[in-house]
Amino acid sequence: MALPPYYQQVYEVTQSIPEGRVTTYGLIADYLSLGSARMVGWALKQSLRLGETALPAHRVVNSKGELSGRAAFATPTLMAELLVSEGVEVVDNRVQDFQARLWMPSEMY
DNA sequence: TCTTTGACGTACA
DNA sequence: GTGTACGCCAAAG
Repeated sequence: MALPPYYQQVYEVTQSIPEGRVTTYGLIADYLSLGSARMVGWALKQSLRLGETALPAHRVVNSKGELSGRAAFATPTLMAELLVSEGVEVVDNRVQDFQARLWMPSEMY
């Protein structure tokens, strides 16, 4: 069951996000030229549905630094807990110093 | 096939 | 900061 090509690329980028850093759907979408940030969200959600627990999807947030994907995890608080355990400050489902912790796909080399 | 929905983003009032 | 509108593309019904 070959997964759509962009799914795989989204997974690669997501797995390349350093611990304690975060990135956004729009950044990934733009980097992969998907043309739409929604595709990134779809791919990540599908991956969790497929059981790809090795995917650090909790490090992907929206452009405001909000944990909009928390609902897709086992519990609504799991995403925030994972980030906090990695050293990322999270208050009210929002990443503190979001801009400073932002990671860009072009950094992966 | 058409319509609705969705882990989004930008623009504007 | 809040609310509305539109664009974007894929999956589900």
